[in-house]
Amino acid sequence: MIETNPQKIEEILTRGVEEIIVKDDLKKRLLSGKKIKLYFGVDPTGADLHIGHAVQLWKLRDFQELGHDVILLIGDFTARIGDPSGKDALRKPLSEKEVKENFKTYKKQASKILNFSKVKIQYNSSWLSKLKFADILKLASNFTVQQMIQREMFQKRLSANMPISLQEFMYPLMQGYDSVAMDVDLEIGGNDQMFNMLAGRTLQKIYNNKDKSILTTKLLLGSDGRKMSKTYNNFVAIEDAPNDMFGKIMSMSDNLIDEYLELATRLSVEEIKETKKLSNPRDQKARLAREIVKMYHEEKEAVKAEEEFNKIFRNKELPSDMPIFEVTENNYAILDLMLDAKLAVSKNEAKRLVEQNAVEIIIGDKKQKIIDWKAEVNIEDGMIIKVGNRRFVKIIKK
RNA sequence: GGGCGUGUGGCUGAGUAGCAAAGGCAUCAGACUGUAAAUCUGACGGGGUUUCCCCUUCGUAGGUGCAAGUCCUACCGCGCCCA
Repeated sequence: MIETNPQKIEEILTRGVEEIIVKDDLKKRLLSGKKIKLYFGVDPTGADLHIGHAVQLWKLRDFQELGHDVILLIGDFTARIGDPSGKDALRKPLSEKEVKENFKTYKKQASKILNFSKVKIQYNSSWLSKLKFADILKLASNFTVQQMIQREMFQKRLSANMPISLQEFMYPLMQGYDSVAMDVDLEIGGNDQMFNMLAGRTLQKIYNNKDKSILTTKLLLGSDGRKMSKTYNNFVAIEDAPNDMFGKIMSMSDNLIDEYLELATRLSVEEIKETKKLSNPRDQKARLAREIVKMYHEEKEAVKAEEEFNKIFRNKELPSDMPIFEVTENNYAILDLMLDAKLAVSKNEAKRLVEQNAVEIIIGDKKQKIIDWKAEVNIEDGMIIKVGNRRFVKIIKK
C-alpha cells in the first residue's frame, strides 16, 4: 500500500523543496513503509490560486500518491488573528459562512491537483476554540519572549518603533498546537511559515513526544522575475483559460525557464533535460507552456492553445474565435463603435488607441489602419476590428 | 486621558494657495522581437463642436478667500509618543 521506492522518495524530497527538517529522519520514515500523517494549512481567504501555490499542493499530491494520510487544515480560527508572517497583518475576522464560502472556492481550484476524496479536511477552530486559559498558559510557557522577538520582522518593527500586538506572539502557538491536536508526522508549507512550523515541532515533541518533520517548498517567481503577486499581475492562475495560460508562459522571462520546469511542471528529470537541450528558448517555453496547460486542462486543449498561439502571434492570423458585436446601423463613428463593442472602456481610451496606431479594420484580406479618431466606419457584415495585438471583435450586421 | 502626526489616482508616493495634481510600480499602445525579456517612445479620471473648452476627483462635512489637495473648524479612519 505504501510506496517505498527510494528513487521516487528522493525526488519527492528534493524537487521544489527548499528545506527539510530533518531530512534523514523523514526519509527513513518514508522508506520504512509505515504510513505517516501529514498536513498543509490554508487560510480561508478565498483568493485565486496560482501556479505558485500549486507547488505545495503538488507536493501534497506526491505524498498522497505514496499512500500517506494527507490532511488539509482550514485555518478558520487562526484567520481571526492574522498571521504576522504575512504582510497583511490585520485581517478582518471571517464569519463562519465566509469561511465555508471561501473554502468552496479553494476546493474548486485545488481539486485540479488534489484528490479530495482522499484528503481529510479539518478546521482548527474545532480544537483551538476549546482551549481554556490554563491550556493557553501552558502552551505559552514553552516559549520565551526572546525566541519570539528574534524573528526578523519583529526586529524590524522594534527598531522602527512599529507596534507588535501581543496576539501576534500567540499565532505560532496556535499553529503549533494544530500539529499536536492532529498528531501529525509532517507539515508542509512555504518558507515563510518556517517559524510557525518549528513551534509546532517543539510542541509536538513536548505533548506527544514525536519529532514532527517539516518540509518547505521553494518559491516560484512571477513571470517577470519578481515575487508572484496580485499587485504585479505576474502570475498564472490555476483557473486561467488555456489560451491565457499559454500566452502568459510564452511572455515570461527566459531566465525563469529552468525554475518553472522544476517547480511548475511534473515532467521527469529526463524530460526536463531534454527540454533544456532545445536550442531556442522559445521552443523551451512552448514545451513548458504546453505542459503547464496540460496540468490544469485537457491535453487536447493544450494542443489547441499552442496552435492558436502560433496562429495569432507567429503567423499573425486571426484567432478562430472572437467576440461578436451586432450592429444595425450602416455607419458608426469609430470611437463609439469601439466603446460599444467593448474594445475600450471610455472614448478617451478609444481615442488614445487610435492615435497610437493600435486600431485596424480587416475586411477579408484587406487591412486598414484607422488613424483618424473622427473616422466614420462603413459597417460591413463580417468585418473585424483589431485593437493592439490581441483584441479582436467581429462585426455582424443585422 | 494628554501630546503629536497622517489620510492623494489600481498600488506606492511628491505636492510653496493658481494642476487633472511630480516620481516609481502596475497597465495599455507603438518600435524592436521569439507575443521573448530587457530597452526605447508615447499614453494612463470622464466628456466635447478637440492646437481649445467643459465636468468630476486629493478621508467626510462645513468655512475663509478671486482662487483650496494645500489655510480654519468639526467629524471619521489610521499611526506614534506619554500616562
